[in-house]
Amino acid sequence: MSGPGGGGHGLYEDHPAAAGFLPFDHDDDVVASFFFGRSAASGGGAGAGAGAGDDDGVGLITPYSSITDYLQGFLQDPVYASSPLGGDAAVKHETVVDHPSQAGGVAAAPATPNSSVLSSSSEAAGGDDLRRCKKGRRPEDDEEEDIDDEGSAVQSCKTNKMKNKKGAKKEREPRVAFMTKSEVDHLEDGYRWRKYGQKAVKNSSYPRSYYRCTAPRCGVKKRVERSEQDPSMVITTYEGQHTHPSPVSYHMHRQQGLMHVSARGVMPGAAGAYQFGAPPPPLLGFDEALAARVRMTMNQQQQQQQLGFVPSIHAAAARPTMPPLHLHTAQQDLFLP
DNA sequence: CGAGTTTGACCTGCGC
DNA sequence: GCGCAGGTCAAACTCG
Repeated sequence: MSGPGGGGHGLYEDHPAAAGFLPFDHDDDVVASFFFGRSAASGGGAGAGAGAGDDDGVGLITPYSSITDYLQGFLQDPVYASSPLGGDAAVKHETVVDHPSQAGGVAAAPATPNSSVLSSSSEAAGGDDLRRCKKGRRPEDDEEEDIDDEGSAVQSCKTNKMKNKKGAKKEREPRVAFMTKSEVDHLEDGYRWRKYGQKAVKNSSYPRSYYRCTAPRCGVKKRVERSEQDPSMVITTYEGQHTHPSPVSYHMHRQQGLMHVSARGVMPGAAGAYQFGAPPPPLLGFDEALAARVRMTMNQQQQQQQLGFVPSIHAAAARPTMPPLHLHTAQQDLFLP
């Protein structure tokens, strides 16, 4: 969308916090990159550096001791929580997210400083119903629906969207991306997903897969694609927030009487001992050029990593489908080299 | 038989 | 307005 040549702007750079990429661990020797540890300060510059910005923007990992911490940090860090770019910093071009609903409070939506909210596209939260609007419907199929509701369901469907489009920009679910080194594309994260599409993306020889949470009223989606630069890296982007507990973690916790554990949960795929207590963090905003951005950054990160600059997370004994039975601590998450 | 995947068509947003 | 690219739908198919 932001278009190929469109020059990228900032995904991550605009949103320091958003820079978070969490690793899922997977497979035996996972070395998940955990980058974009950009400081709030630098981020403050806000979008300042569109484009070239990322070079300096991508920093070393922040002082979080674990993914969980890292993410939670986003939520708690006043800087992020209070809409980093929102108010004044307002980066004009892209933006990012602040998403009130998570950081601040559920109903805070209105507080959203405007346009800085991510562009948008799909129906927003709870957009389960909207989604029902069938797009690809063949003409014949429309008949029934067309009739009722004095007009046509299909039509109204369209018009609804149109209105949406004209009236106010549709809001997009906050997105969070993770980069993981894995052989398999679809990483187990404790939730059940149904693939609803696959598409070849430009500038990448690998297709992007689209998944949707299978839970009844959960509209969380995720996209999975492989990095063009490093095929061994899988980029997973979550969009939305689960409205239910992770099936896996639920059981795990239950068995251990840990149900009370962290309401906020643990990030999916926290390295090493991964546990999926919480919905994939709908914490951060994420914008379009995601893939490209990720690739770029990844490259840098990898280089740095090779030089020993960036801490990576090793999921030594991680299993794709079996989260650990204990609530790991931050320290347990990280196995610094 | 139900749940999940594949795949081609269709829709939408956006840049030119 | 047109074309491109991303995103979604849903019929057909596969698998357990």
